Formats: sequence, structure tokens, C-alpha cells
Amino acid sequence: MTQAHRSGCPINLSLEVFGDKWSLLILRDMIFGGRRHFREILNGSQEGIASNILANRLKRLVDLGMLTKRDDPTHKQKAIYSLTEPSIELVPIMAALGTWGSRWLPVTEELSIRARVLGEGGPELWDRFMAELRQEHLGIPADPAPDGKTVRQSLQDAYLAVVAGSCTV
Amino acid sequence: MTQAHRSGCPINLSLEVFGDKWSLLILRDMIFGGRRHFREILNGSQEGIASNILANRLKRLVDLGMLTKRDDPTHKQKAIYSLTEPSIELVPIMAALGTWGSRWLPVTEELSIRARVLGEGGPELWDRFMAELRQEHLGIPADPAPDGKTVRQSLQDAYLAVVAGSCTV
DNA sequence: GCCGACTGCTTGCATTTTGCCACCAGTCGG
DNA sequence: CCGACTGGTGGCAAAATGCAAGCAGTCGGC
Repeated sequence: MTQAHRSGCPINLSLEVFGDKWSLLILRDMIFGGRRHFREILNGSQEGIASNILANRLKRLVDLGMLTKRDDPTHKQKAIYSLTEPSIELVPIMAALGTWGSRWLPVTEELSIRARVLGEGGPELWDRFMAELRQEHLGIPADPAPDGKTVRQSLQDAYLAVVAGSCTV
Repeated sequence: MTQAHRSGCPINLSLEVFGDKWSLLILRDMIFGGRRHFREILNGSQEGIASNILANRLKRLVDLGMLTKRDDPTHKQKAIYSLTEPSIELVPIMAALGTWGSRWLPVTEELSIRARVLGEGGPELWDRFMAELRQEHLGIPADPAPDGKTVRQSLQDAYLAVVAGSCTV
């Protein structure tokens, strides 16, 4: 079942997991957007993924152990997708990508503020964020946030502050 | 000329630059392998990139400002590809990818030792490495290495030590 | 001055992947 | 029992990829 890897290099193998245009965006939306359902991901993404691609990628990510899928008890047709430990540990990579992209690419202010906050927070903030994700997706208890605000909420607040600011000129 | 980005999100824009199976591997070989010529990259890669794909990606990376191309004075047909500041600053991303891949994917020992050394070296080592790359590719003078050994040489030594060790059982 | 190896590509063609759009069967709330 | 919503499928055209061969110019050695 091991489908012939091109090489045993960690960077190459990482690319074989999420080196396409969509997989990492799905994981991004799940990590930062808290999305867990098919339609949430489908309609929530800024980039407009097609439903067949989304279905394909979700299946693939489950097969690769990056996600798990289970039934939603509240709705017989609903599926809940959860992050696994490997995908939770993508947070530092997301942070690095966000920092690099914000520096060198034509990002929009609203969408890059999260990346900046996360980058400036450094490893301690990433750890807190990953602990929150473990609680949310794996059921592992985490210490409550010191300031009573989750990291995701802090990122969201920063985002909303920018959006509000850009309208109230 | 701005070819309609899918969104202004830094992670999405980063993926638009190197979210394919080859671009990042080319940059990896240039950064860690010191490769500067077409054939060097073509034949040196573990993964076996095709020449038409390589030509396409090099052109694309030059257009995107991730590489520059100039003539080699020693051979009228040779081209020298150089990293630019944005691509040099991929080092932390490479390190994060390498660390993550080494932890979660079936890497081979020889090819992941570099990633481990780089990951354990942390930001100070990355900075030294980036300074070396700036000297090599941009002509910006760098302080000599404190132990007289370049970071790339250190990584290479670690690699060779593993290769030797796995043979002398 | 001539041959063989090397330079950075290009071309052609089969296969795979993507993107777009419509559609579906089951389910839930009102 | 209707209309909105659930996680997807299927069809089809367009684009990207993979593979192999080839190409014009250049260089080193003899």
C-alpha cells in the first residue's frame, strides 16, 4: 500500500502529503477557521474549492492519517472531520508560511493580520494554540487560557479589529 | 500581469508560489545542495525531475522573483541561477517542513539527518545559514563561521557521518 | 580541426489531474 | 410534505505532468 515515494527526504515526503494547491488550505481552514463539516469548508473557503476536489482531498487526508472522520450524532448525514496530532503540529509550518508570505507576497491586510499575530507570538503562542486544538479535536484537556481568551479568539479579534478599522475611516 | 490570485491570504499566496510538487524541491537543492546549473539540478535531484518541468519551473521562479539567472563567464552556454532574498528566507520554512516530515513521515535516516541538525540548531543556525547564502548568491559579505566551518558543510558532514555509519556495521 | 561529451533547453504525445457545473439520495425542521 | 441542507458523484473540457527523444551551440582534448 506504500505508494512508491519519490525519495525519503523529509521535505519531499511533506510535499507528497500537502504539496498541492488545496490540501494545506483545507487544513488551514480547519485549524484557523475551526471548520469541521464538508459544507463549512466548501462554502467558507476564500478560494472556492470545487466539491469534487474537496471530497477527494478529505478522503486522501483521512487515508494519510492527517484527519479522522466520524458521524455527527445530531444529524445522520453529517460527518465531522477532526485534526490528528500530525496535522495539529502543522501550526509552526503555517506560522512560517504566513510570516514569509506576509513579507514577500501581495497579501491583503485583513487576511495577513492573523499570520502576523501568530508569527510574533512565537513558539509559546503556537504551543498554546496546539494545546487548544488537541482539546477541541482529540479531547485532551488543556489549561485554560491565562487571559481567558483562546488563541483562535485572539486571532479572530485581531482580524475583526482590522476589518472594522478599514471601514471607519 | 498580476494573474488573478485566488485570495490575499499569505498561506494561499505562498502555495501559489511553491504549492506544486517540484518548485520547493528545486529550491531545496539550490539551498542545501548548492546547485546553480540546469544539469546539476536535473541530475542531482533524488526525485528525478523531467527536463521540461525543470525548465518551466526555473522560468517561473525567475518570473516570480525567487531566482535570478545570469550567464556563466566560463561557458557561453551555461546559465547560473541564484537565490534571491525571498528564497533565502525560505530557510525557516524548510526547517519547519524538515522537522515535521522527520517526525511524521517514513523518512530515511541519511536524508533526514540534515533536517534534524537544522531543526535543532534553531533560529541562530538558520540566521548563520542565510547569511552564508546571501554571501554566496547575493555577494553580501558575511562573518566567517565561528568554528571555521560553514553551516552547509556541517550539514554535509552530519550526512556523511550517517552514511559511513550505516556501512561500517 | 575534429570528435565526443556537455550546455540549457524544446517538442511531441500519452496520461493524469484539475476546474466547472449539474445533480443526487437521504435527512431535518417547520 | 415541502424546501433547505447533508456529504458527496458524474460528465466533460482544459490544463498539467511524465517520458523519451532531439537539438543547436560550445568546450576540451587530441
